Amino acid sequence: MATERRVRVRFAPSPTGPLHMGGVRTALYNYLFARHHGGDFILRIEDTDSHRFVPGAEQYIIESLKWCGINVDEGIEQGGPHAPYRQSERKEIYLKYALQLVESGDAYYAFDSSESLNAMRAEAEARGETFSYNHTVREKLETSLRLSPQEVQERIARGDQWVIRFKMPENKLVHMKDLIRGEVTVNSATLDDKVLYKSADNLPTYHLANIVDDHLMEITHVIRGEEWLPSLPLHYLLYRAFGWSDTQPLFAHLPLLLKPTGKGKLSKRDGDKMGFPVFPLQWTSPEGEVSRGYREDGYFPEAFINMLALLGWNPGGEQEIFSMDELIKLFSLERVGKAGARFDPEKAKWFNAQYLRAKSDEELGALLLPILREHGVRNCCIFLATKIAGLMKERAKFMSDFWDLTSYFFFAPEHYDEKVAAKYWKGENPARIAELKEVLAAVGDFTVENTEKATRDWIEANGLNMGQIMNSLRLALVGAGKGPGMFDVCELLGKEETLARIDRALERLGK
RNA sequence: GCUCGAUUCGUCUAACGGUUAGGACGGCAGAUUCUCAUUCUGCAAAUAGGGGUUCGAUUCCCCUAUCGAGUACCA
Repeated sequence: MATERRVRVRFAPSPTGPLHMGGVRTALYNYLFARHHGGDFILRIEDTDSHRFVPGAEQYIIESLKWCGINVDEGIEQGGPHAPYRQSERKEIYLKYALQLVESGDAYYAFDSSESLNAMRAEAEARGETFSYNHTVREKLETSLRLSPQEVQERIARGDQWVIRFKMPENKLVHMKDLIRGEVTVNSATLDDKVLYKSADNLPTYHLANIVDDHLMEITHVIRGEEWLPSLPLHYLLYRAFGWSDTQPLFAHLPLLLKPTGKGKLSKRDGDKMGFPVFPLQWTSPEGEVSRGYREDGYFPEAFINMLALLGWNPGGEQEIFSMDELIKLFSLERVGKAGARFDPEKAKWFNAQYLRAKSDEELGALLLPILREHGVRNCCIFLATKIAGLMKERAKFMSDFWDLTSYFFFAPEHYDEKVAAKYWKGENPARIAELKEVLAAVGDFTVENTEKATRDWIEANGLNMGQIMNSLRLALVGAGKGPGMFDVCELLGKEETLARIDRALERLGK
């Protein structure tokens, strides 16, 4: 196998629906591997199943990769030396190769109807067996192995439906190498004669299209999900049958992403059931069903990618936050795990919080401003939004958390938390707050420093309880027992508003 | 059922024959603060089981168990 070739990998999804996070991770690992080795990342659309084609899925895949920052070098949008990159547009390529295998005796025509195949399956099942289209049955069925060449030609000319099947060796050990799992050996006796080409729609199946295109596109490394491992022997045998073994790509099968709780791999339905997104972007099915996306849920793409990268791979140290450039520098297939990785939505949120607080106040302010506008805040400038974002960013995991966290800066409380009121709006407190109002009214420049000094001096001079006073004030200004330091709140509200809110609280809660 | 793969705290993982088995998420407790959150400190928490190999196994081999995938004219 040639190892000196320029590294070329491909992400080859089927447009049968939105890409889910497992698919994004596969794309990411391919991308990181390509960039790490200075190679090419190719996006190839494998739309050879005309029945499962879903409109919009292809565009969704492209947009998802863009949002994630996974840049395609060759693909349906960017073109490239091996265009087209959509298999349905490469139709005419595949038959030639299928016929080449019939010619060489590695494949054959089969004329079975789907009804008769289903019948055979049902029959086997009734006997408690699994039907396998293999060497024990192929000679008995209507195939070119039994029919004369003339008969085969006649049937084809007559318009009978046919397929081309791979002629699996009866009993042969296939030794394979996986970059993640090591050596794997399978006896071909346990394999069946897979369909390579179907005349019904003049399209190849995955197995043929995949091998032919990987060869033609000079792919050097195939990095794909573990669900493909069982068909690896078939793929090895196909390369051998074509005589391409010496340029055959190296394979790496990635462990699967498992659902957070319960059994099995993460599936597209789990998100809505378990309350987290499984898709990078929101997806609306042709039937109008909407599934949530990480983007719409408020995740930063860098956080999403960081989280995904560490689900099944890690560089060894104790660092957990990595930029795309760092991931590229560090990535290697040797450090990809072998066991399935259970996805933990809580940790995903934590990653987002890390990225949120790492952003500058200015950046967050710019993101916050439109959110405030959406909630009807008209009198906020970028300067104020930046200040608020800086003050509150340690408390938010998502940008969408900010409104709940900051709304009281813009609207005076409509109601006051009863529990807090019971605890702090009692006894002398209201009267003290009325006094404090006068103290604050006397403060000139309403800065944190000034209001704090004035308040503390007054509390001290009168021997008051700091906790009682500050919490009463908090209730009056915020309406609840939460939020940043009270002097920060005062400064942000400004003198006028602060005093007005105290009056308002005295009025509503009683003096 | 058969084939292949996998198995370290609840979860993601580190330790590629010698560590008190480390970190992170989550959980719990405490400290700090005018509240909440943050932050800080601490605690609980794992090598699936059984055989080997070895002076020594999380690490290598075998068996069992469990989990996962595949078993389509789907990818």
